[in-house]
Amino acid sequence: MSQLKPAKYTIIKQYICEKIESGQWLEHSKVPSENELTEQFSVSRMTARRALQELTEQGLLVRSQGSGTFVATFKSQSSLLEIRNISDEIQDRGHQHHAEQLALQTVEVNEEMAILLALKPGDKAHFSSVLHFENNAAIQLEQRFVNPKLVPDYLTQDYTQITPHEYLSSEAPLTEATHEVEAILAEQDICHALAITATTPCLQVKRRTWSKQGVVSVAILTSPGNKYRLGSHLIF
Amino acid sequence: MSQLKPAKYTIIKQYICEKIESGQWLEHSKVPSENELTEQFSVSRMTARRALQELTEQGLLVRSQGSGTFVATFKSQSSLLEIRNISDEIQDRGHQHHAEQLALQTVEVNEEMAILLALKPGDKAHFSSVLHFENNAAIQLEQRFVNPKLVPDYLTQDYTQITPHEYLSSEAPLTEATHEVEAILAEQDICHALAITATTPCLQVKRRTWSKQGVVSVAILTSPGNKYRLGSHLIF
DNA sequence: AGAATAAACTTGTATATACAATCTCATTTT
DNA sequence: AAAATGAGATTGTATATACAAGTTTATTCT
Repeated sequence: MSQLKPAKYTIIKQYICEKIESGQWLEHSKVPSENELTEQFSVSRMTARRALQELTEQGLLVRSQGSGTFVATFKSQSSLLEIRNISDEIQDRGHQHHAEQLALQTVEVNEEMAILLALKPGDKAHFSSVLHFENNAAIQLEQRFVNPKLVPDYLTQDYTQITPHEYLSSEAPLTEATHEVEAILAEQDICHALAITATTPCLQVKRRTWSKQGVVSVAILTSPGNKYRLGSHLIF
Repeated sequence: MSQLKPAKYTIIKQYICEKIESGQWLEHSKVPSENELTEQFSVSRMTARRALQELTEQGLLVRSQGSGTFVATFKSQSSLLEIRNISDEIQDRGHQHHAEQLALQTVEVNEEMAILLALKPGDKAHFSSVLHFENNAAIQLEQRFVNPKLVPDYLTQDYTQITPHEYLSSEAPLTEATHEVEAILAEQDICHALAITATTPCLQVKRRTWSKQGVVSVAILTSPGNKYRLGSHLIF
């Protein structure tokens, strides 16, 4: 049935995908708003919204409340990561063996801590797209790193070479720890980060490699008592 | 704001997650329907639906039209894959090197074809969770492999050891090719498969390792003209 | 008893509406 | 000129409703 009479929101999704794939809608360009799609396809706003919403969840689009919906970069759409070698600082911490251990162990956080792990071109890692949390502490991070304030940055600015990873330990509350991470990102002219769609214990991570060099960074803001299974996501 | 006054659907999601994590709602058990949650939380059906929907997309729940919503298995919730060696038949096709090539190339399908790739314990592979399609031909498969008919099977039966992968080539229409895949699954007592949430060119794959041995199988039903980038998803 | 039918339940799609929250941009005030 | 205000646009959340599609269960008929 769905083949003979596809759902309306599917038609809208296909329309948008064709526009993007054909190159008519370039990266970072604004796509029609919910109201515009509503008129264009003669559907309700909720139907148009569903199309945009699902494409956003799939990484093709980026939405920002108040601003609009934009075409994501191809990097963020692709799941093929071309990272080959571990960053220097990780290697310094005990060569590849230590890095493997770091990646495969379950990280149990007992104090409020901000972890920023950035991989630069040449790093060898593979990211799975699911993060497991024992609560939803990462929501804070998502709101910070996919902050609307950042949208005009990664939509307009050029991307810079990322620096080696950083480990931050802070006693400050979540917000301050987040600011600390953001400060380092700003200090290093890093205007991209992972968007962590976080709502429940089982979280999905949307990769956002807003970088021309294929740089990927993972930023996780933790809180006491949380457990993170980084091991299932970072495979060196 | 969302911290001080969380969204209603978030509250419902947290409620369900707590039930599952605390063990009160076991695997395969039925969760409250949309109408029941509507009454219980005094919200509209769409709000309750959104909670169930998002948890389903995150892999915690499985929904079946007409039947209900069920708790997914822990295996399907976990992203930690314990697969170590490539299956025999893949190795026969040219050892690891060929397997790498098979995994990393872009598969362009020119005829209707059903591909069933099953990996058994000891196989070494890592699955990314995003599949790229050039249209939404895989929707058919999703509906077949997450067919309600299969729900009572993987909810009740024991899981069997999976066999090596199979490649099927068929001129039959989509439905017949699907039946062909299903027949082989049944013949080998395979009652688990990947659930492919397929709607648009950029698809997300929910892993459903309904197997005690950590077996993972990937089943893709293709149609002429489609292109699949398996390479970004299977890394040996 | 078995088969066909019908009713009830559950999820899927779609519309219409309302208000909140956020951002943009023009206007006004200082 | 700079800051504050306000209107408009856009996305986020929520409700109410309707019908479609698939499943389950009970009922009725043979």
